[in-house]
Amino acid sequence: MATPTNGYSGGVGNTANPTPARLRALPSWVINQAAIAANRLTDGALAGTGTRRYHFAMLSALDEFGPSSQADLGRCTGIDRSDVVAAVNAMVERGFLQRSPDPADGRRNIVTLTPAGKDHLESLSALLDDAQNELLRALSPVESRTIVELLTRVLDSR
Amino acid sequence: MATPTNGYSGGVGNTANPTPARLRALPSWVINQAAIAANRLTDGALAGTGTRRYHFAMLSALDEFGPSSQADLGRCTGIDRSDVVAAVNAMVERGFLQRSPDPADGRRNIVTLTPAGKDHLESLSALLDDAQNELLRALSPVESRTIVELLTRVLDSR
DNA sequence: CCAGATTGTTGGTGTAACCAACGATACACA
DNA sequence: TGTGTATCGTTGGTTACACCAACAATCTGG
Repeated sequence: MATPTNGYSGGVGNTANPTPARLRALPSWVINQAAIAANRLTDGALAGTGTRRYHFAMLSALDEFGPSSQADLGRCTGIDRSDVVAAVNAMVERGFLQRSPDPADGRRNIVTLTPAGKDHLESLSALLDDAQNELLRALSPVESRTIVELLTRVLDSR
Repeated sequence: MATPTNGYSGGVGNTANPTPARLRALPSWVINQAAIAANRLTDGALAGTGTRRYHFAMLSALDEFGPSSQADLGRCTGIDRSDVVAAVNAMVERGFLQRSPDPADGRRNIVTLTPAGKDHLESLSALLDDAQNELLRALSPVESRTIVELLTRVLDSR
């Protein structure tokens, strides 16, 4: 393939389809691509359950910390208050959560995990565990723990 | 705050606002949260340049591999063909790219990086480098390289 | 020559992440 | 006691990213 006057010599198409070195070396790009893969896998695992990632995060929080206000729920999961509203609505409707006004504070609702919600959480956990194994299949157990630890440090630094 | 009959004892609100252990131990969640932080930082760095992450990825590819078709561009950056169209449009309009039909293949366009585009790429790179340092400020250089290497292995495994 | 693949393009989807604003309520403190 | 500040739930938005389906035009393998 001779190089014509316009200088075109095949570009990216010459070989397979490598990722530009600039991107491969850019932590934010690598992290984001990994997140895309991770979300694809988890969304796939949750598909058919009628539950999304937001829901799982909130179920986890309620299971661990007990009944909480919507604002606290949002803070500990990193979900915006306004998005918590919709998520709680959906899960109340399915009988996984109960929402009641806080008698001690007229501004708050108290959101509680129902037994059905707890059961649902456990079944989701199993599905997600499989997805994690698939996601990290190229890493050893030690490496998997390392990656979580390093990323956790990154998160804690802000 | 006495525990009333409904069993409410403060939930998440009791202490600061910890993240549920279930989420902290879930690689896909940690990776996603890190990506949210990473994207926030990079979007902040790119704010005011009129350029988005998609654009930077394509500029990087063209700089490294030379003139390429839109399809190849999409494949090596992980961007959908249809999204490449819009991104190329925007950057042609700003004079950073040139789009011309491939004389050797009537289906293809050849997208070329202009000198102005190259300059733009370099200035973006500097901005993004700062964002990386900010993102990974809690990690040592070795740890930063480790995290990129491990995540790269994850990406290459699919 | 024909079947099948590929390309650019249009037009669409969903949704995660976010922001502003509101009325209602709580709280600090003068 | 009142008054300003802050917080709560909620509504109603916005944005961009990641997708998908379909199309006509074009190329390629057999």
